Amino acid sequence: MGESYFLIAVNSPYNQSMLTYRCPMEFSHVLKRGVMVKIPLGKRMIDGCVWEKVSTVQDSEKIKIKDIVSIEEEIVLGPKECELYLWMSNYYHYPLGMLVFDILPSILKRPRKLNFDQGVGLNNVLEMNPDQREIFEKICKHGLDQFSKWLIHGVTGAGKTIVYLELIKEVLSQGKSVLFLLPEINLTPQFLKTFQTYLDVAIYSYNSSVSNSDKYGLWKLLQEDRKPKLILGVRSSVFLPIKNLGMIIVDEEHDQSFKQDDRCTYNARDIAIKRASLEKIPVILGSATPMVETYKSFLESKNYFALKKKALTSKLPIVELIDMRGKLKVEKERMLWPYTTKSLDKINEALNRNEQVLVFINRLGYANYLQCNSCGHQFSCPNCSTNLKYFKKRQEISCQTCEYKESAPEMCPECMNMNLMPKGFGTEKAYEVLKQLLPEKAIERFDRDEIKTFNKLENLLNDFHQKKIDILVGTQMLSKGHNFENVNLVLILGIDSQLNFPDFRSNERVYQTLTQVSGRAGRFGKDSFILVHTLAPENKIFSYLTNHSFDDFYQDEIPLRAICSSPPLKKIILLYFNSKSQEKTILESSAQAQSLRQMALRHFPEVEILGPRPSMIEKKVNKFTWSLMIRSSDLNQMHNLLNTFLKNYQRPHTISLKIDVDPYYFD
DNA sequence: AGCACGCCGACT
DNA sequence: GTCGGCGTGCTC
Repeated sequence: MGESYFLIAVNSPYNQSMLTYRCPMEFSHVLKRGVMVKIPLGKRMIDGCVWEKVSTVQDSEKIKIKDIVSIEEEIVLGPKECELYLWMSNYYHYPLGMLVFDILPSILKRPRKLNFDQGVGLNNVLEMNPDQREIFEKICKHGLDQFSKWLIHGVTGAGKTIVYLELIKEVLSQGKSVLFLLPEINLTPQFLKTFQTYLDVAIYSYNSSVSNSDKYGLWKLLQEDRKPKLILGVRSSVFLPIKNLGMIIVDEEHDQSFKQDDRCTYNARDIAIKRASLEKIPVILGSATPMVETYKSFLESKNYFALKKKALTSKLPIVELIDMRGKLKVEKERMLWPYTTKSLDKINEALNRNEQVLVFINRLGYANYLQCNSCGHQFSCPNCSTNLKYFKKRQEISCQTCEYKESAPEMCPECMNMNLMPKGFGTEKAYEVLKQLLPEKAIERFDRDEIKTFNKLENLLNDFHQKKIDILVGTQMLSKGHNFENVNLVLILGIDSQLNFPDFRSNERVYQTLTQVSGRAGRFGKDSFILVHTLAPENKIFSYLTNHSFDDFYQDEIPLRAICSSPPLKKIILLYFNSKSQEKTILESSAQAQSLRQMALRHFPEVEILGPRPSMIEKKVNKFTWSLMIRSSDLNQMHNLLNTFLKNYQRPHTISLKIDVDPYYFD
């Protein structure tokens, strides 16, 4: 019997994370793909995942090959998981070993007893309306034991949740488990409550507030326990090794939180679809504002449902634009800015009706930056190419990209002038002005600056539900998925700055934000109003909102995407080069752009290489980033080009390279 | 990604 | 003198 060798996916980027090790006799019968091992690398011991037996090893290589030291029996990857990880590694051009160990929880010696929530919904039933029933029946009829993908496109309040609930019940009744993905931990309490009320199974949550011990505990439990259960989790839970998985539901499919933007740049929605196809089960996507890519592909596949009618007899909100042109000076003099006479009147009317109000402004802080009124000096970060943001309460100016902060200056360091102007506004300013105008009202801020713990979030939401708070002033955090019963007025401020964002998705993002924020109002039958402050009321984006027409938006957007060769008509991969030296970054990215262009010209004619160009924030924490864009309608050519390139590319040690496949932002 | 080695400037 | 910053090279 000869010696046997295995290719191991290791937790190190060295050699694309694939290294060969010798298998000692005593392990030879247990080693197969997915088995976790400990191996020596250099002077330390690292984790590895057995990948495949290698048939021949050249004698010259044999001398440096080391032995596998031990087998970690607690966690084993199954064949489907391995297949998923291999696909991901290829698609996202990320080393397989690094990927596997990024995803796995750290293996602990003694995990504590695992917590879960028990559903108590034996006798609670929600009736589906005919539209909801039609969706439910169509999906079931198609067969729950084969791969299928569906998009439920439903305005907020149309009752997607009821369809989800019935589908979950159906899958559970067949003895299988359901994975329910949501974009943010913030939405967990709300869904948990609903699921507990209407289901009678164990519900396991998986998010950043779950301890490492519990994550590991859940991983182990799922490997062994086949009882039907519901997993309610964020992005990373798409990898949980649920043994008897029967369905995956991705709610708020369009949400950018599903996209990981460091390490392996996967999108959990796409992984969910891939996983469902491997497991041969249905995957359901839901959104009020589907991503253009998703919408297009589902319209074509016909597995698309529009849930138009609002449930609970609630009506669509009335959208009103407030033209801010020429108002800035006037309202500032009246001490109303960033509000207007009109918006303030509307707020007062709503409060007088004993209703609550939301003010949405997608920026933190008091002012975007400070500027000297006499010499024009701006306060910028010494480590980044950014301006420092002004926080009045903390009396600080601080960088939003790095840790840098200093106490708020009283005079200009250039010309010693005492007149420093705060420019632009965020939640802190919007809150302060409102507090001054309505001193007797209970007003709270709702943003990541103010709400730092999960507890605080729950408390604030509870207070709001119990009407202890009249007005919430907040960011995105406010816009995502919450159901507020007593809100019939939403004021949207400062949306203009997002209209001019320089990438192909800016229209889509603004449309999604406006629609999502609007969805917070009028969910329970009364007339509701959305007020939008803007300097560009003629912009078409607002007409989609006032007409409540996603289709108009889509029909106008698709030709624009075609003109600028953007998704969904073409696919994009971004390469980010990053180093301490600006010169080296530019030279390296230019050189590699050249090399990629030549390769494309010779062998991959359908692929375009654009750039290099500096990042939006070129300098971050004293490091410079430039990027290249790879663009094509031919997915194979694009990946083959990148594979060929990466195989030959000798990256200098001082330069790091990040690859973003299907980017959400052009950073 | 670690980790070690080795070169340089700064400080007891 | 020697401590420690960081650039460079190596790992099946």
